[in-house]
Amino acid sequence: MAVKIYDVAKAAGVTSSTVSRVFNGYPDISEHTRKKVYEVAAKLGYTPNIAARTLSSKSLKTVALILNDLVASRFDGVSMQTILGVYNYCETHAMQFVLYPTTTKLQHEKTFDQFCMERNVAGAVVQGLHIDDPYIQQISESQTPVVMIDLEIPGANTVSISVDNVAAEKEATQAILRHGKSHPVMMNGIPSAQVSNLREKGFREAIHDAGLSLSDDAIMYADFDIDKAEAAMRNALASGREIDAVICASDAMAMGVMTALKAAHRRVPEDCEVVGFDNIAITEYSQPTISTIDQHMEKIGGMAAQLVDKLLNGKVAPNMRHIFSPHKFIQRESTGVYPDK
Amino acid sequence: MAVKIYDVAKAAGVTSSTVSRVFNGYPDISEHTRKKVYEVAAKLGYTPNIAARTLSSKSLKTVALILNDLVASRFDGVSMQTILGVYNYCETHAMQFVLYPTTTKLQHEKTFDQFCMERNVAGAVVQGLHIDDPYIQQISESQTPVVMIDLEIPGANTVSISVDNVAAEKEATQAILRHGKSHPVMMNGIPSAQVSNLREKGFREAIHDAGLSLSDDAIMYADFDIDKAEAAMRNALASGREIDAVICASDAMAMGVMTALKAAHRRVPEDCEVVGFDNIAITEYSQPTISTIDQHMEKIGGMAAQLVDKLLNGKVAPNMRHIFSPHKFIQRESTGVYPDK
DNA sequence: CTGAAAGCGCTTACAG
DNA sequence: CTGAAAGCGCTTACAG
Repeated sequence: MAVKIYDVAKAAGVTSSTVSRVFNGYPDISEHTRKKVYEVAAKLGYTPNIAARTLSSKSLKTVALILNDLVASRFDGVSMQTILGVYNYCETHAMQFVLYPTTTKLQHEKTFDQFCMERNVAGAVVQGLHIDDPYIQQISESQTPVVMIDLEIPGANTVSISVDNVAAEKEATQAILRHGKSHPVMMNGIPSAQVSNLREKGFREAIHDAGLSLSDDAIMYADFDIDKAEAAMRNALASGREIDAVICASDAMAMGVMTALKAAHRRVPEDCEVVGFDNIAITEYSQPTISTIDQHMEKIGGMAAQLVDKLLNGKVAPNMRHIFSPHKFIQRESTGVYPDK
Repeated sequence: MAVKIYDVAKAAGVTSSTVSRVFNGYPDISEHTRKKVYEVAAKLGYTPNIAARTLSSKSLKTVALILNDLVASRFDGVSMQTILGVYNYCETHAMQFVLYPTTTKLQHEKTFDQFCMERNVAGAVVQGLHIDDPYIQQISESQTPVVMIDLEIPGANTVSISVDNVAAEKEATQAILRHGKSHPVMMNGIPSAQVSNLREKGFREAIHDAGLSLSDDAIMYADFDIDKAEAAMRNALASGREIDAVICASDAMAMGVMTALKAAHRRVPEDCEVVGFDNIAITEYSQPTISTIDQHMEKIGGMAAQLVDKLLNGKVAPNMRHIFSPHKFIQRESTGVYPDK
């Protein structure tokens, strides 16, 4: 049924070796046969079989995108963006792409190296790992280069990429302080996500630099979940303590917080400002619109793929452990900024 | 580096043929050697190489999930759910999974059959195609079985799956008519998506059955886009014609419609009811919450994968052209239903 | 510039 | 119940 390299070779009057060479862009091929081969291949509709190529070749690189359950939230399209970023880089750089949606549970059934072996994975980008996932250690010890999104781990073949979470959250906090708010709290994500810790650090730094102090209950944890965030915020408000700003480690949690504020008849931003993180679509359409930090996940995906490409070619300085991708603090109505539509 | 079948065979004192047989679940293997092989394989951390398997085997099936750009909206996690549905079915049924995020443009560079050849795709599930995509004809004429999500096309090896869009939209429309609304309009999606036509049909049927008639401008098209929907709704309201309900072909458009209503100081649901489609996360959290139709995309993904499995095994009746997956009309505040939280 | 040949890591009739 | 051998569709030293 399918047309194979042999068919093309025969029709072009050459060997399969030659056809292979022109398809792999070898330089020493006569212009004449190159043209002929392409012509015949196009007419026959030939496409090289990928399984055969990966089996016989050392140079066909496949990069895997490993998405752990941490990112599979129903709430946003974030992980879809990562997929597109990585895919597009691979597509335009002659690398194979393979997606592996895993879970902490699945990680116990198959080690990272086993996964890489079975699929001939040359390098991987990994997103959504908790800091206590079994994969972490396996990745550090693995030979295969991996680029971690949002999580720094040790390992000679490992580089991580993320926005500067500390700086970003600090920037956001400073903004609300500048607006005259002096009793901010933070709604943080699950502690086993490294970004939670970094964002908390940025929050604390801004508070500290401003000469303010934080009560013990100023940091709440709501696992990046909208309902948990709402519940936590309701409790906080019910306790009667003074709160005039909430820095949230995700937009979903910011939504939950706003619901709780509304229920308590607190006006946003007049009585209490709110900032999220991620810049998911709804932040532009909620009422009020939500200030947040844009991460541009598709770009991060692309950069990550490029990094594994560089890692594969030894083009990453050995002391490079982490790359910061650009972020942007976007102010909207929830921090008192009303852009004219 | 990697451990291969030969290593296991040697360590277990058998041939690679035997190892292959136990790993493929052949029945005629002595209990003793089966155990031994598994034991050795586990100790060595052996996993069969997939490229080698797909190259040499007729029975290793790989199913591709082809996601076209139509579904890559930033607004929701819908396509992520499809991915998980298909992936999980494959994972638990010994089939290989491969994701191909394509675009109408990419479809011109590589035919459907070429894609299937190069990746040894035995069957595919396809989502997000426009009715004028080049893939449509190629799929109809292709030998490889495909399950289309949300789009019926001809073809002997083709089955489609979707919710009953006509019935669903009819049901929603009837509900708002029952609430006493008599000037409904529809905010429809891009006409090149089949679901748009079906949902419109359901809407029209409900109107017709109720003995009402529709003006020419009762159906608007906003390409599933929130901003376009808002703009279209603003225009409609500005025109001064009477509107007391808006049936939308997607939740995103429902959001846009609600924004326009709010800007015109029309209360939802008192002055105008709104219905969306998809049940994306925000519908539960917008204010008011949005009535909508739940599709359960992850389930559809799973059913679709199962269908290609059946297609592959000739277990689908030849006259079966389409499967309806269950949907559920969920009433919320935007149609006057206030569930106690 | 191009061929002949070995090899990638499996699977599967074919024998026994 | 298990081996020996051919084959899946490519790539790539090795010659020439």
